[in-house]
Amino acid sequence: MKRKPSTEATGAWIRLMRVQSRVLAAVEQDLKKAGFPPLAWYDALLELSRAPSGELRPVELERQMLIPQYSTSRLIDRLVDEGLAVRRECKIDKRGQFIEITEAGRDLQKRMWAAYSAAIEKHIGSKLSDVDAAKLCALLDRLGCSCSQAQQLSAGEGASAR
Amino acid sequence: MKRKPSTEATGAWIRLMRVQSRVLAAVEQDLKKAGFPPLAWYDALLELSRAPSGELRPVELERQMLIPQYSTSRLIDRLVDEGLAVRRECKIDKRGQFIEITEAGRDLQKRMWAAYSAAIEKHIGSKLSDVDAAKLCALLDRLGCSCSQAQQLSAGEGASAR
DNA sequence: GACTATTCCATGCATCTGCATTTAATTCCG
DNA sequence: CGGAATTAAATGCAGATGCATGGAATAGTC
Repeated sequence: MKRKPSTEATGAWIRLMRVQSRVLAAVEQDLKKAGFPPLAWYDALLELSRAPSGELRPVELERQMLIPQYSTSRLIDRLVDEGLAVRRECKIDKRGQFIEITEAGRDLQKRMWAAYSAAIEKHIGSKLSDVDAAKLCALLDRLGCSCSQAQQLSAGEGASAR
Repeated sequence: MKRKPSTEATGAWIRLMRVQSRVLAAVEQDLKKAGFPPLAWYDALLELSRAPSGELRPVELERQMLIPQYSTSRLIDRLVDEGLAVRRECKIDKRGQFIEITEAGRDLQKRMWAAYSAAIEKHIGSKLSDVDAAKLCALLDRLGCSCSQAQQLSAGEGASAR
């Protein structure tokens, strides 16, 4: 129960931390330089745009994005402030609400995807063959336990987690 | 130059973000529950303890840990406040200083490694064979470009990046 | 030597985050 | 029904972070 990790396991840990940090920073940097907001905004807009009628309960969003409740609440504040989403009251449960993406929100999501996908290609795609990327996915899935849920790609997307 | 990433590359991106986030949170959580400070403290203490005479320039620390300058500065503040390190003036360059780890610092580093290594084993080692962990390392190295520098393990360690 | 550029580190300020708590509405259950 | 427990969302506050700037010392240039 208290076995020490092997050199390989420790190495994997270090690299997982370092590489993620580097790649994330690089991608965020690219987005920022293109004048876009943080990735978290993209993720939220994507989830909203994928939802049946372009709206979700904050709780749903929270579950999709794996971020704490208060974080979701404040992210929504910002999206609403920028006119990317609107709050709608929820008639069936007056505690709650619906968050609906606006046209401006959909538009931003699409424009961000152009820069975002280019960044992914630049920092991941160009460095790994598809076969190796798939191997990497498989190995990571063994650690993640459950990030493999859905997350299929249809028109243009990508998600993060933070 | 503007090619879209493959499904595999996008999948790898998503998993890299999600899995890292989960695993990091889990490990930090374990450390926290054991009553220890954040991982960044460990990393700094480790770097200091490894240094020839237990002291480093803030700039060195910054380079080792891959964190911004102001962040290093404040991390040092905290270590000093807690008596884990002391600032020493640098006679050869009066702009600078040396940060020296104290006995309390060395002690904390060692105690943290016990919990830290157990967490690595729990969240990585136990989920991946050594062979697979090595494969994961190799794939991640292709993305990271340069985290493979040194980082050998001698007595007990591990590093992160944030 | 005088002047400029660069390096090292700290810090003010605005924003962001985590944590705990609050308010309000809903559900559970005897 | 009526009160306890649960759930949805917001928020006050302390601490952390990013960014830009400041001051001090050194290095480079002519």
